[in-house]
Amino acid sequence: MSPPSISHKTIRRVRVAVLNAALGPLDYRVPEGMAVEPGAVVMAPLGPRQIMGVVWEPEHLPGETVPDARLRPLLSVLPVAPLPAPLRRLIEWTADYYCAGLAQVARMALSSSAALQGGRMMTEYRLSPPPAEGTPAPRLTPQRAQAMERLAGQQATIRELAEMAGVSDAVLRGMANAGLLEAVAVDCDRPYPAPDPGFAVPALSGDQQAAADEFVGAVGAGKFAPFLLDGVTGSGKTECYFEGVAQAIRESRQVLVLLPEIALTQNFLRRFEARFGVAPVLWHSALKSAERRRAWRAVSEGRAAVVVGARSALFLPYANLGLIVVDEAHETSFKQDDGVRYNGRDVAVIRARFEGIPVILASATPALESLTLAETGVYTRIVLGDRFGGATMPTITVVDLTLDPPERGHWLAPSLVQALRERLAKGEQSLLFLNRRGYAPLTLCRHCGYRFQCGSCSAWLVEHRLSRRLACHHCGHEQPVPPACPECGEPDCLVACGPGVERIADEVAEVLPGARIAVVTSDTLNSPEKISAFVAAAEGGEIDVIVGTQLVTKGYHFPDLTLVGVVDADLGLEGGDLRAGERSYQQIAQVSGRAGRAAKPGEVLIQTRHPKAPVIAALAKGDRDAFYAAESASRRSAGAPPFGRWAAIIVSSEDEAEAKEAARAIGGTRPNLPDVAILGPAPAPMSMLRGRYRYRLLVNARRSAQLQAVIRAWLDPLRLPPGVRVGVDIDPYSFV
DNA sequence: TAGGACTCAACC
DNA sequence: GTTGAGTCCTAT
Repeated sequence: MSPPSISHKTIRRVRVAVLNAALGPLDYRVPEGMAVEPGAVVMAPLGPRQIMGVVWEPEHLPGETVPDARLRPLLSVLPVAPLPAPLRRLIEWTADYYCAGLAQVARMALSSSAALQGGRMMTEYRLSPPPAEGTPAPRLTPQRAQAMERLAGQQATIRELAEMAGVSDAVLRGMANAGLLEAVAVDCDRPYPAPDPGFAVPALSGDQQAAADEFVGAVGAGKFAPFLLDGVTGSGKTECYFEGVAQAIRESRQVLVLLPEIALTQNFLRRFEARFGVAPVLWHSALKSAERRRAWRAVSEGRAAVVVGARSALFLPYANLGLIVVDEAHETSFKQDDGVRYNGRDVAVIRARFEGIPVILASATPALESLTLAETGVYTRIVLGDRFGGATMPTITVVDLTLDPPERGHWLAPSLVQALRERLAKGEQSLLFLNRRGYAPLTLCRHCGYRFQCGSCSAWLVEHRLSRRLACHHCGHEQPVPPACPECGEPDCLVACGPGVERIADEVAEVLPGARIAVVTSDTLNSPEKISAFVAAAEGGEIDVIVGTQLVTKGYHFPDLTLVGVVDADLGLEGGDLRAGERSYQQIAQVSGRAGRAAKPGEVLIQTRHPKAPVIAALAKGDRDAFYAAESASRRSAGAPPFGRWAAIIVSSEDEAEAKEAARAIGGTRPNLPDVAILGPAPAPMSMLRGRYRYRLLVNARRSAQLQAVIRAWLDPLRLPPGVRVGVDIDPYSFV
């Protein structure tokens, strides 16, 4: 590269993207003998402090040039592989597209601080071999005896062993000192078992085989190729893309499978293990730091063959990525709603483009954006028609609540109750879907009308009877249910208004005495163990009726489940969100897919007050194309995605007047452009959230507009009080 | 006049 | 984001 004999006075300088949101790129001198290249993770001096940063190509990161004399030398290069070029391009693209700081995005790629410190050993323990004859045996307390019994054949850290043995850390430390446990040095980065692409190759149907062949070919070609894998629930999408995964493994390239929620992974992991013989490497926000470290380093060194993760796995530093799969690609949880507000589905496609690899978006109910890209030929659309194994689609019936109303204080129509009774009598399972956690969404005082509201958010407190608490679903605030009204002091005067899943479960218990009922929400299924226990109980026929939120709309399939009841199909249409229709359609279609997946035909009852609404009508007729055509037409006329673009600007402050004034000031400097319309400012629908008052401006742009450039040119020059925060949400999903 | 509360600009 | 410098003010 550079000539070998450069004058000793030449200063090597590098541009560093420092991991500090408020700082632009900074230039440093490279000390004699230090090897750096773009992507290297470095420590640099900053005033009296040290800061972490990533060496970047100056041509990709323009900034003022500082004279040589002001440059300070880098302190060190961290012992990890440099962030690969495609990841650097992805970080730039994400920061640019979502109007976020490069530092904020780069931080997501360096999401394990432990991993950056290099390789390490840790200490695990296991039972010592029995002592030789004649050695005095150590004292054996009941706890120690219990540990000896339960830890046979186990090796883990003290903390994990304590968990397994059901004793405290102290007991085990005592055992280690007494020689009953022996220490074993273990490499933190010990390799993961390798998945075997030939472990259990499935027999595929004709459609499936054609799709699988396409994916295998695309992985082999090693070029950017986006696919929309469009197939009804039960058509075997997973089996198809697993063949693409197998091909990547054969070619020693890494695979990323994105799933919308970690709660779903249990079922997925079982299927993965059945196909490839071992579990994949997991990545999600709940990983402990040691697991996170091991996964990060394995990804970075190319040793993690298949990573299954939440959206944050998109920013890991894959050494050699060969395929990305986004399963349930329509899910709105791929959109991050705090920090960098990116959409995992869209970023996945961009990453595939930078990596030059195929990406598969799989869904039974694709987002209109994805479908439109497939129709215009940008994505290759692959349709899987029939349900696998000859199972038929469920019959769908609309229950008009205005004609067939539930009893007073109840929410299940007589026809739905009748259907539930029939299943119970036949020993089949039913599923009731209501996307509302807790017992009741609103609690008020019968005596004075007082309503329980969150002190930090403009939201009602939701009563949870299982935990006997009132909870805010926006900020996490919780309080016990008081015995008397806090306003008028009247005892026993609180009444619950409206239904949540817990209340529906009560109603089922009332109309089906003796039925075994499971409530399935993020409150009740909040750990892998509880999910496994629930799945085992449901598969074992120990549950008659499942009452659940959107958690049950996908992922699981129970062969004896033949009835699905949608308690309130109108719920999702409230709130005026621009994607409300699509989301309702997706949720109801997905939950309907739970009915009758095996030999037994399924039935779906949809309760609604608006049977003629386009969403409901399309569901009733099973006419997906009609729904998408109507949705497409209405989005086109509204200038909504994918035909136009939206952005939300949220201005917030702990001080109401300050927030209002800042929003007014921002509105006052709005750009006046022919292809951009700006609405507001107005109080945000959630006008207070976590103690901050919020105002919102909405930007609606034609596709021709340079949306991000317009927003940056508008907001960057503004000087606002320090307590005011301005958040930009490009392509927003949540409109609160 | 020492020390505290506060603002402000630089940090490479 | 943090830090140190600078400013103003008060308590002694």
